[in-house]
Amino acid sequence: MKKYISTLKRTKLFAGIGEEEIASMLNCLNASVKNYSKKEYVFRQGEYIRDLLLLAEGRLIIQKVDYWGNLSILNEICIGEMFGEAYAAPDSGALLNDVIAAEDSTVLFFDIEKILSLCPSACPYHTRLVKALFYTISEKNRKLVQKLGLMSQRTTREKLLSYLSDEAKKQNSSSFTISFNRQQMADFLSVDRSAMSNELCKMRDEGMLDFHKNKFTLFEEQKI
Amino acid sequence: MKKYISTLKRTKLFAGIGEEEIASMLNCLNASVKNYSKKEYVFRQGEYIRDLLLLAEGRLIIQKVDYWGNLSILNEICIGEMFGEAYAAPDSGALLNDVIAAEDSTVLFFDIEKILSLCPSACPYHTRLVKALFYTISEKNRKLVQKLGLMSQRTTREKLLSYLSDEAKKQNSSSFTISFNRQQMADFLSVDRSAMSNELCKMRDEGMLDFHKNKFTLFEEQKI
DNA sequence: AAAAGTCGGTTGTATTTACAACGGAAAAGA
DNA sequence: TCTTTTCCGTTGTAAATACAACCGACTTTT
Repeated sequence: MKKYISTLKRTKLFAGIGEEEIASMLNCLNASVKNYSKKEYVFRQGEYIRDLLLLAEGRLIIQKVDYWGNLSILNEICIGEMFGEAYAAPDSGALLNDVIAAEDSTVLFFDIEKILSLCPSACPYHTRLVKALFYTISEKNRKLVQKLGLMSQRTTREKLLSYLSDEAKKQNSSSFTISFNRQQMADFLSVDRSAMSNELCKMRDEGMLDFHKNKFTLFEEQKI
Repeated sequence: MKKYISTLKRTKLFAGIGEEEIASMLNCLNASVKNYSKKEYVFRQGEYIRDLLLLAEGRLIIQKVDYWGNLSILNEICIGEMFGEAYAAPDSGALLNDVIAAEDSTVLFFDIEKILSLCPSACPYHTRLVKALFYTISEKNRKLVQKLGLMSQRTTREKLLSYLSDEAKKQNSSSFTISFNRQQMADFLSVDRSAMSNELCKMRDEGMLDFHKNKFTLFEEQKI
């Protein structure tokens, strides 16, 4: 367990907490460890999760298999990332997805009840942990909401307008750079790359925007 | 402030807590109240939220206006619902959407720092509140993830397969009823109703499933 | 410097979807 | 019972998208 403390120090959950404090918290929080071989199931759909989980080593894949056997990859979990927190509530139903080790992996299990219950005398860093937990979930939430806003747009053009508007707001300028290349952008918006490229050029030809590589500039719409 | 205690009692956040305790907690949590007239902005995009908000009276609309002025309704907030929690983290950016009062409304503001900081001696129900907060966000998170899983499917058929599979898993049976009518289902999946209806019938004709009104039955795929 | 690989724009076609409109069945209301 | 409304399946057409393939510019590798 101690060998993972340096990894924990670099996670969002334990950021800014010293190694000795982490060691005492691990104790206080009833943490346990489990190892998984490559391709082994960490959780299967239908199971229940009652812990907060943290990936200490390896890489995990979250995948969904529908009733007819079609598989789709939903997410990838990398070292230091927390997961399962959304299912830790007592009334959350069974897991709808599978979690599989993409490489040999190590998962830390934390008792969510212990984290949320307060032990002010024993752990001075407990409050900090609770806040970090809250902020981490909040951030996930914001990203989900933003992406959902994009995905509910039906056409490629609407998705682009929405995404570019969001970026302009975030960077507080009608001129901004994005971190995606075209393929990543298309994946993020769940559209075809060439169709997206096509649509971007159309919008440029219509005078709505301009771009060079990853730098975009939005123009006021020209009313006729 | 006291007049809202009976409303608070019925919210998820304060469920199971007595009126006297709620009164003392309101004090301890630095709660404040603000009234909004119909059509008034509660928050505008670009502003920062640093509180946890709870709608005590009225109804709110969350809407998005893109750079070119196109408006879309993202969500509706009803009495007793919490909102803004995802933006309460210190490093969360500016709000990307507008929040507008659809009717004359009353909003309660809670200091998120006070909620997450521990005062075990003063408020015995504090732990309960922290847990309720966590579970509420978790639930939102689960719903967002599920919906995002649906929305990332590209075709109407894929969305239907995904949605129906999820329902079968949730209800733990290949035969189940759904609460949506066709129009609501189409709205939920962000597809055209008639196109969806069409696709459902095709799938039925192909022997993948059967349905009568809101009762669906999924069949094993027939391999040719 | 040549070769290989990456990235982004373009094009054509087959497929899929949106949209509008219609009609029948069932439910709700008078 | 008759009328009105709602719900849902169907159809045809126009529009949008996916997909595959190609090309040129640029980068990286050897």
